[in-house]
Amino acid sequence: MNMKYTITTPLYYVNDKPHLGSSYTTIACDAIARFQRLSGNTVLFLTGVDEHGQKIERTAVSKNLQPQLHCDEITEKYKYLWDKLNISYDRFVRTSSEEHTSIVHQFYSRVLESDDVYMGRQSGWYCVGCEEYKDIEDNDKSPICSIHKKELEWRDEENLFFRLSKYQDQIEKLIQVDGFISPKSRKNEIVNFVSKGLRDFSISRINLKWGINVPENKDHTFYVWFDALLGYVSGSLRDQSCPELTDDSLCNWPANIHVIGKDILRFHAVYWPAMLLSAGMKTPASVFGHGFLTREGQKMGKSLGNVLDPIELLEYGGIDAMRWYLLRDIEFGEDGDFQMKRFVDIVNSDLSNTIGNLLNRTITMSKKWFNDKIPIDKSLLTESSLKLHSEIKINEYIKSFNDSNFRNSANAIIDLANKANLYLNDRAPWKLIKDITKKEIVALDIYSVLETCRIIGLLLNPFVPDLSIRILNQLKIDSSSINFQKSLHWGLLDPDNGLEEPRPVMDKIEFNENSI
RNA sequence: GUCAGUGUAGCUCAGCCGGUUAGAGCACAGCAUUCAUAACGCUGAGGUCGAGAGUUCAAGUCUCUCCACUGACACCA
Repeated sequence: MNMKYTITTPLYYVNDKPHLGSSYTTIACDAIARFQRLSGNTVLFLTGVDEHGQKIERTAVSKNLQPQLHCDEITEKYKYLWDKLNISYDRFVRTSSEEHTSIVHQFYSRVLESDDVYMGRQSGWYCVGCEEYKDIEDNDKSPICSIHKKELEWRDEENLFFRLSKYQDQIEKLIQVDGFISPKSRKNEIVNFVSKGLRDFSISRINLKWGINVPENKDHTFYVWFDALLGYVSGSLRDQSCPELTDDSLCNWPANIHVIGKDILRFHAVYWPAMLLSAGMKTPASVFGHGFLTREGQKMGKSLGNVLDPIELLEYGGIDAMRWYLLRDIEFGEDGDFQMKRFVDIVNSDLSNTIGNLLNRTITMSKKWFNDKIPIDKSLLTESSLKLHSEIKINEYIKSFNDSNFRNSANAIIDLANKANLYLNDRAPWKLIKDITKKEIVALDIYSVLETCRIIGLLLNPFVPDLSIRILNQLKIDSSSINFQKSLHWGLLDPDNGLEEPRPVMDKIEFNENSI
């Protein structure tokens, strides 16, 4: 069952500090990576930054910095945030690194060998913000980029082109493969796009210093996309100090899933596989384009001044709250709306009231009546109705997680916790315990609920690793080597193991209209 | 403009091939109450299922029109 599993975030563009959207993507990837590790797979979780391009060059100039220094600065902010969010990435790729440059050159030479590069001419209106040419109506003399609201620049330059058109048939076949593009709603868009016929695209720019030079074409540097996508390759090097692109120099190749924002789906689902085919490399197994976040119904943007800074959110609600809310309440794949009131409500209800309180009340009872040993007859364990419920919910959880359906997966945990709360209310051990002859029954009930708590603690791990550990710690369970196949069985909690003093594992967040 | 998707209680969403009084969770109100983090539990209030028309014995569920939002329509990290 031990399989390799590779997951990537996009390589974030270091034009500006990380925002909530990139945090969201990265948290989602982290949850998947953790889930896969717990499932016993060897995971390579890759993230990083894309550092080249004219936009960055200009941003650096405006800050009076060398591009490299600007990139260093922003990169640190990413690393700092991922650290704060407890992101368990294995590799952090920087496209300004030497090994990446080397990989790009080697990859390029493979593409050249396949005869997939030619010199062409490209002219048109160019948006530096987008780093791309725009289709503009002929009579427009001073067109403006609809995205950036800035004037476009007229360019007429020689570019190297990649023969994307050559891969029309192969790409059509690939994107038809069930599960290659997720969610399904986005697959049609890509299929549609490809069916209209693929055009070659440019892979180099001239007059751009801040980029990787194209061998034997001194004036050219690689277009950011060609450069950035290859970050997935350089991040997969078995030995990063030895950037050789050979058949076995990569580990865990290709990616099982590239998780990206819906805006860059095409690059990953079409251009990227074609590039790999050209270089004679394996294509990724799937690409997942998730949706975007709005805030209180409005698009987040500098002009509106409503950008939600992930650091501020983190300081306000804490890491568990932030991770839980984003994964639990926003349909992965669809656009979602961040609402502060709901953020507070969901987190308090799920994590503090339902789960936290369940653990707290049960441990209190256990310690009060049984001290550190719960006297149960293990042969009676199988009769607990909670055993059945937990098995059902574990299955739901795993199935949903495999479909990247975090919401349903999280709901399965909450359902189980609700069942346990109901079980307690139903059995009312605080009444039974008054009758000394019922003590064994009470012991079994308490044990069953504690065991359910253990399972909840485990299931929570990919979502909210910190909280998960706090729960397991109270149950005195070693959380360092959890394995779902081994740990998710009923009855593994040692009744003689003892319990820590009950202490709320999740404090409530106070809602405050103007908190952030 | 063309194509696609979405529009169900205050919020987030379920509602399969059309069929009795439209569901869940959260939020809200009342009751009850300590084993527990004013938590858990019980009860309740809340919707002309975007609008209009049509097909049908019967439509949230099918058809058409319209409205709103979202996305794609080639180089938007």
